[in-house]
Amino acid sequence: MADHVSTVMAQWEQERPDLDVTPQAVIARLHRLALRLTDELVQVYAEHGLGEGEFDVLATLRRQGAPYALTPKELGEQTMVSSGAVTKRVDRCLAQGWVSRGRRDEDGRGRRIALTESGRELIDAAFTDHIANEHRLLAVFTAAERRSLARLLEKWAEQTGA
Amino acid sequence: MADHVSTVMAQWEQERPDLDVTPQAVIARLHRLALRLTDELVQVYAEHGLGEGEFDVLATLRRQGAPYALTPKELGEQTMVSSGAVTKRVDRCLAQGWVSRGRRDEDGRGRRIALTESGRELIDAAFTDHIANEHRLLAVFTAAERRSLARLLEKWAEQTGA
DNA sequence: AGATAATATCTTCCGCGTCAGATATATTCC
DNA sequence: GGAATATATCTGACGCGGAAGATATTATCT
Repeated sequence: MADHVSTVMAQWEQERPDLDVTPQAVIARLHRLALRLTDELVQVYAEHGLGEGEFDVLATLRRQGAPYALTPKELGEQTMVSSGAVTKRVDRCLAQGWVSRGRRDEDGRGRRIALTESGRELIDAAFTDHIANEHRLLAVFTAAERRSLARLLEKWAEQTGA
Repeated sequence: MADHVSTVMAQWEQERPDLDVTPQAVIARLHRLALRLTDELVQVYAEHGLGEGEFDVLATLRRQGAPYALTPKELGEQTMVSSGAVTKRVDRCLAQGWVSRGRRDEDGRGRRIALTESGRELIDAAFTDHIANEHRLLAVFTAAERRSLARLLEKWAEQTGA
């Protein structure tokens, strides 16, 4: 009962006894947790000279498999950011030589964003550390708890339409 | 196995069989879910003419109980944003007449941000809708699932030091 | 083929947050 | 009491993303 969310809930219960604020036990905690986890993840990206956006771009390209290429549109869909954000993220990666931006020959409107060799090396190293970091962050849980948590989140996401 | 995260995990398994990417089942899902939930919550704030930052400020002041006042420092600690962000959020609320910014007489450095009457009315209405919205978002779950999820998140936050 | 609509990407402007430093006031130590 | 330090808040520059519109290319219809 010592954590921040519990305190907040107790305050609301006092101030707005007409409301049932129990959802906060899930929703507020999930949000605070997501923030903290992001901080932890970002630190590892930074160790490789990467921001969140760049990591996202490189990792998305990398996991497609050879030849590690996507169009900006696909990139935006997979990473859930706007087309403007894709352009800028790719610009930054481009400036570092991590990706190339080519024209798609079948369709002159389309581009083809592809990992360069140095980009591939970078993301392979960064992703290895990233996964180790995630294991560390989940170390509090037993395997059963992890499965249970994954299942609950999946169910929720499914219904919300994620 | 149709959701985005499952697909991503399968890609990684193919591309980096040396890594155990199962943590993503929890961490990536949690992040995507947090994003979606935020979208849903923000919509309700917007119906009341509030952005996330303003809602956060007003709600934090409101739940303190009468006289609904805090210093900027306390506000920043409770809402987990920088002092610069607090200043700007309060500025915006001030411009709408939702809060007042007074000098703390015991300490000339300190300020006292307090809800105005109109601010209190606004946040009471908005918060009522907000909680209804959270109930709606959690409607997928049984009471037992909610408890289970809350417990897991709490345990995690606790360990991470939230 | 030419006009119109659709699609893909980029550009511009804006909002909001962080960070580092500036300012104002308080406290401490001689 | 005065200098040095600590604390609270604000300011300004910057980074990053979103939204709307501009541009370039392709598809469709007649």
